[in-house]
Amino acid sequence: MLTRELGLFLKRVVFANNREFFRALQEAGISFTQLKCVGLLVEAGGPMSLGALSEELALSPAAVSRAVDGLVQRGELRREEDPEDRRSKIVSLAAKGRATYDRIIAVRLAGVRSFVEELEPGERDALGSALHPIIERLSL
Amino acid sequence: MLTRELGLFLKRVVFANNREFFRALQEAGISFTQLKCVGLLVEAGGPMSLGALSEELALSPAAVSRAVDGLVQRGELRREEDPEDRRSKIVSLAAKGRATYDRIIAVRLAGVRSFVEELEPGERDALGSALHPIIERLSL
DNA sequence: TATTGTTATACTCTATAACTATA
DNA sequence: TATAGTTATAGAGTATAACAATA
Repeated sequence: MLTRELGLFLKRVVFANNREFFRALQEAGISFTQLKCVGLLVEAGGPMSLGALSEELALSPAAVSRAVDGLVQRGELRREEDPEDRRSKIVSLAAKGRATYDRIIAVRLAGVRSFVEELEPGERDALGSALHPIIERLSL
Repeated sequence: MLTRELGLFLKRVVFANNREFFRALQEAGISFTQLKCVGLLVEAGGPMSLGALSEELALSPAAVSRAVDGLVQRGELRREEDPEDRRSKIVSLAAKGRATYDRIIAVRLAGVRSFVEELEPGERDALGSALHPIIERLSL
């Protein structure tokens, strides 16, 4: 029962916003995979090898190599040889990449915010009270 | 504050499950766009023209035409001329399409369910109590 | 020899444009 | 002439395989 209701809720909040989100991606001139590359580096909080990116994204090394290449050319990411293993490339976030990520994620959050604003005050309070301990416990 | 927490929550519940979801799609031999076509027909509760599908999916008529063509060939959907306007094609759900949709959506719901099962009883109750009136009011 | 990443090639999905049939 | 849908063509993104450099 809760599973079903939570499923409906997720669908409503996430997918209502999809069109604007993909338009924002297009305007930024960045692909969905490229956004995920940047996002992964943001969340990791530090550099990652190309192989690690490939693993996390569940994409082929070839695809990630191409995606990263585009981002490096645009100045969103940096790519350097690992001095400890020169086969490996270390990919890291440039300031521009961080800004691009924040800008696109803001579009997603705006969708969530507009949903929250549609809630009635009592609904909002109850949702906040329910989510807060979950977020805390799972360290989200 | 609630917006941010809800955003983290959504991300956690939806994307934790993505890998299995896309594997299920691949095993079903159906593309994401094709799943959305079928899903739209399921939710509409009746047939739609190809143009209406194209509009709802925000995809070109050409892309939807190809996606539907594949689904028709596999027996997931039916496509017939509209007797009232023979330029228009009426696309409707076949039993196989409905079954395919249910099977793939079950994978998504399994992800939601496993999240719900991770919750502690008090968290689960609070979340259910918060979501229920929202679902009711928005008729989700 | 094995591993990391890149390049070559083929495939899928998409949009735009040209086209067919119907209105 | 306009509209609904299909087919032709080109572009983006991906996987597999072949390759280069390093271990």
